[in-house]
Amino acid sequence: MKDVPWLNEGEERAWRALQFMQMRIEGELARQLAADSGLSYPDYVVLVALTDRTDGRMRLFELCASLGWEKSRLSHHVTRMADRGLVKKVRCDADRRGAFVAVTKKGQKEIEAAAPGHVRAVRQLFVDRLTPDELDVIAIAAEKVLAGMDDWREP
Amino acid sequence: MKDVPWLNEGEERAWRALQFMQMRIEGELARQLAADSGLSYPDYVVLVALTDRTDGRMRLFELCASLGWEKSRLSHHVTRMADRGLVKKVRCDADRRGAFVAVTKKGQKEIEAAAPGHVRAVRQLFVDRLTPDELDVIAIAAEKVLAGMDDWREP
DNA sequence: CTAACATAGTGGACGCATCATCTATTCCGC
DNA sequence: GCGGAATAGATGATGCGTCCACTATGTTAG
Repeated sequence: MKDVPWLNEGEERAWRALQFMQMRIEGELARQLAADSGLSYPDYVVLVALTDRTDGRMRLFELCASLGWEKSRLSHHVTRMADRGLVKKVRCDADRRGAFVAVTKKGQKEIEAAAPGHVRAVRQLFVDRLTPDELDVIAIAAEKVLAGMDDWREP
Repeated sequence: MKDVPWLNEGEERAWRALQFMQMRIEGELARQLAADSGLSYPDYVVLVALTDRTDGRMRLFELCASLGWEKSRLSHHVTRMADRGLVKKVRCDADRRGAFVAVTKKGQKEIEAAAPGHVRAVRQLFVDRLTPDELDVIAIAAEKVLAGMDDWREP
């Protein structure tokens, strides 16, 4: 654990600014969603993933992988969403351990109502403030970081 | 709320990748801190801010501003940290509504113990995976986004 | 076949974050 | 001064997220 070079000025600046930006953006998006719809940001993300499928349903573990969530988190969250009627759980006959999450009509309606406002916020807060080149660099950088992350934890 | 242009391919790619990266990084950092020290990531951030001051203390509202936290969050968090002996609250004589948060010896020790591992993780996960140019673009972009954010909420 | 192991999902406990509300103090216009 | 507005902070309720332990089903090696 010795010889850890501290962040230099440019590194610190990028790291801090990014952290700060992320915190602020997530906060605003959450607030916007809460104000303009009955959905939280996690609700939104789950519903988007489900409605991307033609049948509007997914196995829990599949959804976990696609969102990058832990299974426990998803289980808890889906339970809460099911209590509010946004999704329902459907047992899986092929694998009797498993279950599907499926959007309900209500969930469908809510996501359709919430999406434009959310996209608008994402544009106004983030996308429209940056140039295509900047977005490109960011995409590449983020993908690089993500790719390097699987082989982490005890290098 | 009409005419919201959806994100195009490049925009979506950048936005998604960034969101995903942020989620993964924060998760890893939190895990690393929890495993190698007794601090959570929020604990760490608070202690860093305090130990940056020569006197190791700050007014709560000042700390709020510097971290970008809401006052309620900070109040709750400081209470928990004080319960664990990492900081203590000191009443402010100049403004009798107010209070200082001050690092304790224990807090000092814990942050010093935790910092190298944390910086190392930040390097390995993020900083060292990117070029200086990429870090620069990211810093500029994030600062631009942040600057545009104060004048938001009902454009 | 069966014992060991892996996988899918659940559930409780606990710390964290937000919202709304509340108290105490200070600031400011008149 | 004084009364109303702004500010500093605390607090309770609630939803969220992680860790850990657990059940149930499926998979595989011997």
